[in-house]
Amino acid sequence: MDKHALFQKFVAFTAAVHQVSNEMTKDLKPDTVTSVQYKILEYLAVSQPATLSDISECMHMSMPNTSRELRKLTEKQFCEKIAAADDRRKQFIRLSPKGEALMNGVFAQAEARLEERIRHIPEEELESIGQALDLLQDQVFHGPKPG
Amino acid sequence: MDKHALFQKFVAFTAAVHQVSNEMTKDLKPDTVTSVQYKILEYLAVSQPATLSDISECMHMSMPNTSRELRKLTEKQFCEKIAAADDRRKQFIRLSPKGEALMNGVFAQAEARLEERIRHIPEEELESIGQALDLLQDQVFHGPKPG
DNA sequence: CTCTTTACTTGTCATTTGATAAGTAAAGGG
DNA sequence: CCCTTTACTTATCAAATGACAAGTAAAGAG
Repeated sequence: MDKHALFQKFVAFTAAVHQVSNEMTKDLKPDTVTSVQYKILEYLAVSQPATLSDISECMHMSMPNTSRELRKLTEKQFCEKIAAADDRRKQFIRLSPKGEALMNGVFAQAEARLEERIRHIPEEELESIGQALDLLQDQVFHGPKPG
Repeated sequence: MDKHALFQKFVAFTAAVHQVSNEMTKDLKPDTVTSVQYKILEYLAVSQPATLSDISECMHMSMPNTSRELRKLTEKQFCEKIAAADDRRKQFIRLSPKGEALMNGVFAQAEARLEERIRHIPEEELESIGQALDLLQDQVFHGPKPG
């Protein structure tokens, strides 16, 4: 396999993933939060609890701006700050019950859309898809240095 | 394969893809264009020529805003507007030589980063990865109704 | 006990982005 | 020819976002 050809595939693929995931989560963001705030909620839904620094780093935003958005989310009662036991400078952030409820609704709708999208696919093909997802995530789309 | 489990994988996977592709294109955006403008250039690099309406629809932005950003990109000489032969209301947009050069540079760097990322993977595994990309793109991450 | 570093906050400002109202010009239908 | 629709433009405004300067409080090093 030519590495340049693989790169081309990679570009087309990531473009398609962005396209489809945008399509699937379209209109699911409640009007009560901004885009950036919603992205933070999505991140928390998958990676909570997280510190402010975690969020700042993963979302590539400055600490001051992260702090501000987190304050707004906390004011809106979508997440909670919990003082870390070991280090009183740190705060763990997690979704509040209201935030959990919100994101559960979002995920439920996204799941319905995914089911719609794969409705026509036979069982054995779904098996292959699951394996392909695992393979790519392990080999290519992993965080910094898995092993 | 349980469809709910597949959804979970799907969520984790798309999160990872976003994460990695953000990482790989980080700092590649030149300071001369804004984020939105850069996204348009990325889109054009893959899908040119495109009309203003195409861009507006795919990027989920309003026509007035799309028009404004395209004007700025054109003023900065990164793309060109070409009147459509058949319909004088339409305009085809494509990257200018300067825009092409810019995006070639970006892609070259991204490619280098991908190669770094897959350097340790043996040839036969790369084959499987290519197949997995094809499978997922055909079956799951395709545009509206492929066949 | 200082000094430095880390984690986070507060405040401020410019820029970007999104939304909307109103307009032009060509295409298409009847 | 008139009317409607399509494709795009211009202008304006508010909100969101990003960047930076300065500050607090706790942790850690010497």
